[in-house]
Amino acid sequence: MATTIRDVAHRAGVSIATVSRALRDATSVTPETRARVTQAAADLEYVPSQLGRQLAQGRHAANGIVFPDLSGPYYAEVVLGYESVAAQLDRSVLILSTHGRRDADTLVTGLAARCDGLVVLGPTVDDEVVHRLNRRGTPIVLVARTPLVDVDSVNAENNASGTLLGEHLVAAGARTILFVGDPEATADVAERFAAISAAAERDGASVTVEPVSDFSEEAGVHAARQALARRRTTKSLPDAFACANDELALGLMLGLRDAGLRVPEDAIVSGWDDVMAARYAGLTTVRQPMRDLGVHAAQLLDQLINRTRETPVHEVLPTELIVRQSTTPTAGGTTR
Amino acid sequence: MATTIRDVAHRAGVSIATVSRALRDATSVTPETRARVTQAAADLEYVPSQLGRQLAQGRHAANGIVFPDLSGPYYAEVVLGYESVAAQLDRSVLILSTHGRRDADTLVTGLAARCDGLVVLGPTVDDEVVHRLNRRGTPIVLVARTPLVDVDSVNAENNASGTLLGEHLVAAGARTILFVGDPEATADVAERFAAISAAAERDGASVTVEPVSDFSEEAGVHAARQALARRRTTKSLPDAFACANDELALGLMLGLRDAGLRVPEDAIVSGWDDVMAARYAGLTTVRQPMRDLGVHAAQLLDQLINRTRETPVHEVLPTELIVRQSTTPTAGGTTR
DNA sequence: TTGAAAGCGTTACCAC
DNA sequence: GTGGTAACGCTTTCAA
Repeated sequence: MATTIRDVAHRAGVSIATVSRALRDATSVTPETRARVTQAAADLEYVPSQLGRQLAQGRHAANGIVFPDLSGPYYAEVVLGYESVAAQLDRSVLILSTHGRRDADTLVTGLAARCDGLVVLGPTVDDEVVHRLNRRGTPIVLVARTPLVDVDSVNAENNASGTLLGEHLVAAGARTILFVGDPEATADVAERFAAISAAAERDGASVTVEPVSDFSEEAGVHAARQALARRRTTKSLPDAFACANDELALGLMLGLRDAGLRVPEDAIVSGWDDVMAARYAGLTTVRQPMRDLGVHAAQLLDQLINRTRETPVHEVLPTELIVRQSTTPTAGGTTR
Repeated sequence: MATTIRDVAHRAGVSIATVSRALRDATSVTPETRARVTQAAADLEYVPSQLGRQLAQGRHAANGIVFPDLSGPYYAEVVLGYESVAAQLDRSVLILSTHGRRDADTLVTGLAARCDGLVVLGPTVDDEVVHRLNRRGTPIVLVARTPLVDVDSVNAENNASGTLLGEHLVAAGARTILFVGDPEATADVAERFAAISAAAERDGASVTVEPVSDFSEEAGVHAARQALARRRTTKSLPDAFACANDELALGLMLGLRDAGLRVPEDAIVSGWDDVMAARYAGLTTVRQPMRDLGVHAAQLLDQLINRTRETPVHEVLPTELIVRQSTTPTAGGTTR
């Protein structure tokens, strides 16, 4: 703490320049002097000041990552993948959760000033902020977020799996499908909705929308109640619920069951994400490579920081339809 | 980026000292000069270099947090609570996942050099490292980890809930209980085991241990298989499984069901943590205030950093027994 | 109120 | 190979 490079230099009887070199394995130092320096450093328990080092090198050796929340399993996984790569590249990771705060823009700008580049995850800050930072030269990678032409991005595939899911729902007997989630909320949801409904309608089903924008379990429970309430007037209930994400779907199933309805006998339900709970709830869903999203983002960001690449890249990682009991009336009781 | 305090000073026609003051100190600057400086800064899109600032102030304005992993929902929640407080205190958060790496010590030491203080979460680094950092003056708070006398700590209560759980298991019909998890793995598990088994034995049940040390779903599945295999020789199966955490319990339930056994009819199962999936699996468990652990840790750490407090504090936050179907043979099918 | 200048702890360039 | 010494960008005395 209190011991600086000067103390070490003094004790080893050399200059601070030599200490600096000796300690960082710069080739140009005699074995003997290096030994003396190393010894002195050890004696004094010297730990180089990262602040001094960073200022001199003009780099933070740290990456930032901005996400809405860590509550769901979704973003946590992405962050984890991101961190693992960053650590390998010997860079620290600064996190910032915007969690609905309104001053997210300021916070992100602040974060940008503390790292060499950052990843922006999901619906956190306005495109405008991203553009401003990008224009200023801050390396940025967007993840799970509507791509911008001149900014790197990594997203999960929605179209193919959405189509598969739409077909699967109809094959499972769906005639009237309610899509739970607001397609206008994010581009991801918009794509999912478009793919699911196109496929389902092509196969003869009808699709309506419940534009829920809060993607939580509670919102799912609420959506179930609303559908049930409507049944009293309409005299009919959708026979399939395609939810924008798993938490919504899980809440919805809870709501249906509380009302005495059985899934999948009375209505089938699907989610999106394949969170851990989906497996135990037997929920049909689409698995996203969450960890890989983080890994790829970290790698792209590193190229940006090191100026290894100039032209923007837009990656789309594959997803996978996972069929479970919530859409398979005939299946046995085993969870997979 | 390229624009420094000097550029602003030049454009505003003042000295860098004045710029520095005008941009933060409300006092000691004429309204007019401040206006000029602010204007110049805005024109140039000046953003102060945090590196320069930090070096001059001798502080990082950042906190670190070390955790084993973010996969489970457990640590993610803690991190989130921690981040929320840190952000309020205007401090960045640096994360480090040790994830089984063997060079964790080095990484943590490196992290410590990049922040003003850190939180160490769970089984990540040796006590020796913690002691060394602490001795060097680095503010440290331990979370979900065996407390050390002279280091702050925040933990969740194990004793009271463990006792309640032990009593509950016996009341639910348990005679032969298998504790799944290695009590020697962490102090938390040791305490849980001690409390559960003491209460259960007091009420007339017998308790044995399956010392699993990997607390994952897979390990749970494996534990179930082992118990079933033993049944062939022993001709008997425990009638209750008390698991060290939820993931173990969830995997175990999966394993039992795959073998055609019913929970809770053929065997009752309990976990610990109350992760999201526990609710959907109907798992009886103990809820921990995960987010609060992070919140309290951040607050304690702040006191340490600001030298508001000298003597170490050891907090223990309350937990709650959550009873669900996995231990209630009579209950209906509703998940709560 | 404002400016000059001395740090803060490194790294890196340039002589020797 | 090693030492002296400018940066790096800011904050903070100390004078004026």
